[in-house]
Amino acid sequence: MRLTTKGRFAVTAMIDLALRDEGGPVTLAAISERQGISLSYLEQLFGKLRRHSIVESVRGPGGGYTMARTLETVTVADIIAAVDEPLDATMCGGKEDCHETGRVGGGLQEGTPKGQCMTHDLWATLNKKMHEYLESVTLAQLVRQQRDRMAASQAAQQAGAPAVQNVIVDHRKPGVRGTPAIA
Amino acid sequence: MRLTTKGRFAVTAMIDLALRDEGGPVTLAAISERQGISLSYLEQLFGKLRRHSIVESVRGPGGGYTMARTLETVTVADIIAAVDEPLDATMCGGKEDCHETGRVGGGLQEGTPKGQCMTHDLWATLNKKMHEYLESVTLAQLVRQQRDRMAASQAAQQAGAPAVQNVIVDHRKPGVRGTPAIA
DNA sequence: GATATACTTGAGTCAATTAGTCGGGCTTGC
DNA sequence: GCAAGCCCGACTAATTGACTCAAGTATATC
Repeated sequence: MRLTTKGRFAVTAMIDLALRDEGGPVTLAAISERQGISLSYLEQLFGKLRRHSIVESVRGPGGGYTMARTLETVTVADIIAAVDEPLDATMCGGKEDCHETGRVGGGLQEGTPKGQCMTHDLWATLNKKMHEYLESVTLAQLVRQQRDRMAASQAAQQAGAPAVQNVIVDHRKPGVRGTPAIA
Repeated sequence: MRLTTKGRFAVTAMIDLALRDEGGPVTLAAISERQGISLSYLEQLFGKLRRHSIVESVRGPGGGYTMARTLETVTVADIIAAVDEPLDATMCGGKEDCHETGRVGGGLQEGTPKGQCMTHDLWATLNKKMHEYLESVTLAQLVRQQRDRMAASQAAQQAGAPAVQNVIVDHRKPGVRGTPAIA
């Protein structure tokens, strides 16, 4: 299981979509604006999500994306698997001869327990545990959680704090080229 | 928590060291040969392990590395933390808008939401779970496991199995032995 | 004290991967 | 038939991970 910002972007975007799915198709342009993710990048992400039947697209004016399944049946693991393609993180490719392949400068020496990677089980188990957790979290849970949060901060605002709308998170690290990260 | 091959190499090398620690200092050159890891790279790794008090070095002829603590007190998490430096995997790095509210408890939806980073808790919890698992596995367990494996393959050879080089694959896959199940 | 062994350090190289961008197509509602 | 919006594949700049090199320093033994 690979964990990159790509997967995180995808989860964030999916929460955004799920939050407003009821009002018909949601455009990528809108998600892009709200979440501060570039439109081109979102297209790339949602192309994969669509091919994995997590979302559906509606073309033409008034189009956009909608959920392809109920929120309860979409897990974080599904989303990450969809955008991050290759899924194994055991690092020794599921085979036992982890060390030999690709090693420069000759393989292993004789007289040693070779033929299997001493740490294989360790990584395999870790991988399984990570997967189990991500599979246990559904989009429905994240949406509910986010709704709670929004309600709470709204309450705080009414208590006197100035409104902050359109909160945009900048996932990018400083020093990247291209358009500066929003406001 | 970062997971790279560097961490994997380090764990592998540590198991190798632990397996022969009793016979005095083990040289990096020997580990390098047995495990097929370049000497220079091992030097880099063990420099960090030493600075984190996981191993001790003995200089001069007959020198090498020894364990600085007992096998029971060294966890996989320790080793990985030593070589892969800090960096948490929540990905919404400390600096960004993602206002982390001194998270330790880890429970979802804590008070005072900042409306930012909708996925922070998700990654923070995942991170915690990974850490918990890696912390639950000690070097002692891995060594025991490896000794079992070696004994088993030796027995297989003596039992008249046509000595197929040293390519002995572990058929039984009973998960990781000796690892306490974490919640 | 010369010498060989082995640890120590830090800077440097190189290739793979990531995180995007660009630009042109296709579909469909109005 | 135009424009909103999805669709798709090629392209690329940075970053990072993996690994090397070279020049040390410390110490045991003869």
